Amino acid sequence: MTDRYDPQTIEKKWQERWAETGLYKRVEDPNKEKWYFLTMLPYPSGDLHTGHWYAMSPSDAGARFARMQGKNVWFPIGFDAFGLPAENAAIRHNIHPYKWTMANIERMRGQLKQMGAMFDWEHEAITCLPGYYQWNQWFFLKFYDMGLAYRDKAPVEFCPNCNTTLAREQVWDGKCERCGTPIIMKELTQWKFRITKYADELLEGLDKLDWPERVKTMQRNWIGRKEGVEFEMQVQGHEGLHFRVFTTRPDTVFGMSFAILAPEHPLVQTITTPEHRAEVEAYVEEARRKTPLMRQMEAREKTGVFTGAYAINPANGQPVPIFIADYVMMDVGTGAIMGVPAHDQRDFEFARKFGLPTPIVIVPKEAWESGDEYTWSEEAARALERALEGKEGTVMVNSGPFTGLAWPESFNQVAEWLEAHAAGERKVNYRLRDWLISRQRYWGTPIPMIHCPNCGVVPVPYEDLPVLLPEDAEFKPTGESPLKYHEGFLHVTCPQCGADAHRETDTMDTFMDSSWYQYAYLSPYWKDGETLSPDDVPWDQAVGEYWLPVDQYTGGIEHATMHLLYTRFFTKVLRDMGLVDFDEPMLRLFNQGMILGPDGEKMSKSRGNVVNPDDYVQKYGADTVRAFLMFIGPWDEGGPWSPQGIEGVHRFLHRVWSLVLDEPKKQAKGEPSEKQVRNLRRATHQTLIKVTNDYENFKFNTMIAALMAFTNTLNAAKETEVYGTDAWEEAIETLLLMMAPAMPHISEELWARLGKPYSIHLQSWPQADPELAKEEEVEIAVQVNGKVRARITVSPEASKEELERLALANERVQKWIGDKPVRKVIVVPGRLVNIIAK
RNA sequence: GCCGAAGUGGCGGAAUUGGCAGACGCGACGGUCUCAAAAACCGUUGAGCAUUAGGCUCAUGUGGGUUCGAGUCCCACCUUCGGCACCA
Repeated sequence: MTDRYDPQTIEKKWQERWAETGLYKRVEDPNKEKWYFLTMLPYPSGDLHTGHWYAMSPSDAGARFARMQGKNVWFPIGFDAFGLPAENAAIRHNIHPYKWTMANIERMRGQLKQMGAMFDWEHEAITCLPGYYQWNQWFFLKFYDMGLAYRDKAPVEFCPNCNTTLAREQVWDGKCERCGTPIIMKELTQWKFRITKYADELLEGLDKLDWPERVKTMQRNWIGRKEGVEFEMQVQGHEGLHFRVFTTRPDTVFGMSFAILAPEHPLVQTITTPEHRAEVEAYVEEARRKTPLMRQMEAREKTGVFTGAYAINPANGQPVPIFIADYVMMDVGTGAIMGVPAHDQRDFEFARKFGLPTPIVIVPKEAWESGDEYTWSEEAARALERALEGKEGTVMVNSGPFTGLAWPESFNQVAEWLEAHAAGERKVNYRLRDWLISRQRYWGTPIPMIHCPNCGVVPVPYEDLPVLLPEDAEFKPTGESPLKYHEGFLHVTCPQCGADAHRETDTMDTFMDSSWYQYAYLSPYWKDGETLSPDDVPWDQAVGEYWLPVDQYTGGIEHATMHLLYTRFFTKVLRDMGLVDFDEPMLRLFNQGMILGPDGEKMSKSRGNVVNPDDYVQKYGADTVRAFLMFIGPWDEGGPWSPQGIEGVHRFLHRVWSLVLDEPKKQAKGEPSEKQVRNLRRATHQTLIKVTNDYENFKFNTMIAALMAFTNTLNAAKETEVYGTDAWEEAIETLLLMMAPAMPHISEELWARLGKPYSIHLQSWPQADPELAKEEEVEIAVQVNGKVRARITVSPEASKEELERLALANERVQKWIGDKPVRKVIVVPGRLVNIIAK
C-alpha cells in the first residue's frame, strides 16, 4: 500500500532540494553544446498571472528537454522593473515606485519558484537597479558618440493619459499601446535613436532567422522599404521656387493632373494666392487639430483645398493645380505628391471629388499588344471605372517618347530621365521611423545629458555614471518629467566649462532595458559601484563568448515590432561597437498564443473572467497546472482555460502515480508470452518517438496526449504477465523520463521512489529503437470504388502484389464487386487497397 | 481596401502532409462499489437509418473542380482572428 499523490508536499520538497544542490547552476562546459534558452522577462505587476504561466512553463519544458538531450542549457530570468504602473501606483497609493516594484518582485519570485522551472536565479537581473541602468546610460553615451543618438524637434506622438511621448511602435491603431487613449501630436524636442540607419540590414537579416513567418512579415511591413524616385516640381510664376515629390511609380508621371502638399508643408504659406488664403488657412488649422485617430477614421472621404498655385509637370511641361489635402502627410516621403488619378486609388477619389481630369497612361500588356489604339483606349476606359494600380505586365501609353515601354523598363527609363531633367534621384523610402527614446516620466533611466548655457548639449562623462534616479520626487503627471521639479537633480555644473547647467530631465523608454537584457544576464550589475570607461564591455566577455547569442527565445507576439525589433537593432550596434561578433541576438523564436478566460474571452478584471493560477497550484499542484496549460491546444494558438479540463489532467497524474507505485489488482501468474513483451516494448518505443518529436517542435498538446495513451496502455498491461518484467521496467522508466520536462516534480518523486539516482533531471533522454517500434502487422483498408468494404491484417512488408491478391480474395470485397469488371487496383503498401470496378 | 492565419462532434482539440476523419481530454449516458452520495474504476458516445445477422447513408464553413481517393491540392464565396492602412 502506498500513500496518495500529494503535490503540495513533494513539490515543495523537490524545489528546495534542487536549489540546495544547485541543479540549475550555470556552468561553462566547453565539451557540451551550449544552449541559451530565454523566455521574455516579466514586468513585476504584482502577481504572477495565468499568462505568465502559459508563457513560461512550456518554455521551461522545452529547456529541460534540451538539457536531457545533452545540451548545456542556461535558462535565466529577471524583471523588467521600470515602467508606468509603478509610477501610477505611486500617484494613486502614495507608495514609492521602488518599494512597490521590489515588493512585487519579492512576491513574484516566490510564485515563479512554485512553478518549478529550471531558472538560474544566480544571474537574476532587475532593470531598475543602478548597477543595471548605468549601462543603459553607458549605451546612450556610446550611441551619442557614434552619432546614433540625436535630438530632434518634430511632431511626436503623445499620450495625454500617460502624459508622455511614445515611439511610433507604441501607437496602436492611433491609440496608446498601454492605456488605449487616442494619442495626439505635439511638437517637441526629443532624443531619438537612429534605427533607420539599419533599416536595410534589419530587413535582410530576417531571411536568416528561424522565426515565425508571421513575425518576420510584421517586421517587413513595419520597415516598409519602397524603391522610387524623388524629383523636383517648379511652382509656376515663382522663379526658382520648387518642391520635391516622391513616387514609386515614375512610369505614371505623364498621368499627373494635380499635385498635393501636406497641410504642414513649409511651402504652403508662400504659394497660396490671396483669394485662396482664408480657405487654406482654415484647412491647415483644422488639420492641425485632428488627432491621428480622427484622420484615420475619416480616411474614406477625401478633403482638400486649392492653393491657387500651379506646378509644372517636368515630364511634359504642363501646369497642374496644387492642392493641400490631409491624406498627404508631412512625415511620409517628402510631404508632397504628384496626383495620378488613373493609377492610384486615393488620387482617383480625390480627382473625382474635385472634378479633375484622369488621363490614362498605362494599360495592361495584352491591350497594348493587340496593336490597335482602339483596343487599349477601350481598356483604358474600363480602367477609368477604377484606378489601375498594377505594374507587372503594364505598358506606358500617352507618354510622349516613353509610349510603349513595359514595366520594369518603364520605371528605369523615366527614372533616368527625371534624374537628368528634374533634379531627380532614385531613392529608397522607409516606413520605419527613428526610435523616440525620451519619456516625460520618473520611473525610468535618466538620460545622461547636460544642457549648458555656454556649451549646449554636453554628455555626462563616462566616469560620472551612473546618473542616479533621485529617490524623492513629486509624482504629479503634468506632461513634463517629475525630475524637472527636483532641484537637487536638475542643477549640475557643466563638465566642460563649469558653468551652472541643468540635467536632461526626461527618462528613457523602458524598451531600452529589454533591448540588451540577454547580455546583462551574463553578469548582472557588472561593475556596479566601479568607475566606468568608454572602453568597457558591459558584461563578462569570457562568459559571453561561450553563451551568446540566444539559441531559443520564447514570448508573446505582441512585441513583434517593438522589443523584437529594438533588440535586433541594439545587437547590430553592439556589433559595430565591437562588443559582439554576430548580427542577430536570437536565432530561433517561438511565439506562444494567449490564454483566455473560461468564456473564451481575453482575461480581464472588468469581465470578471480572470483565473488566478495560485488557486489552482494550491488545489492541484504546479505539475497539473503546467501539464494542463500544455494540453489545452497548440502552444502558439493559446485557448480558453477550462476548470473541468484541468481535472482531467490531474486525474492523469493520479493514474501515473498509482500505475508506478500500486500493486496490480490481480497478480497474473506465469511467464509472459514473447508477443506480450514485444507489444509492450513496441508501445514504449512508439510513444518515445512521438514524444521526442513533439518536444522538439514544442507540440506539447499531442505530447501529453501520447503520454496519456501510453499510460492507459500500461494500466491494461499491468494486469497481465508482463508486469514486473524488464520490459515493464523499461516502460515505467521511459514514461517518467518523458514526463520529466513537463512535470518535473512528480517524475522526480516517482524516480526517487523507484530507487533511481538523483536527479531525474540529470538523466539522458532515452534512445528510441525504431526496430522495436515497428508494427508486426497492420490493418489494411480495402475499398471498392473508394468506399471501405473490408479490412485485412497483413505484415507491414507485404508486397503490392500480395496485397492485391489478398484484397481480391476477400469474400466481402467480392460481394461488392459483384459481376462488374475490375478496371484498376490501387495499392498503397501499409495503408490501403482501392479496387475500381464499374 | 491590402497582406496573413484559421473554420473539424455538445466542448478543447488530433489526423505521419493526398490514403480507414474525430487520437487524447472534457462533458453526457449506462454500469461496478456504497445504506446513500462523492471519489475512483469499467463501458458507450459524430448524425441519421436499420437493428435478426452483416450493415447502409450522410458528415471537416459554403459552392464548384482536380483525383481511384480531398479536412489536406485548385477556383469562387462566407465568417472569425491578427497585421498594415490615405506610406505616395
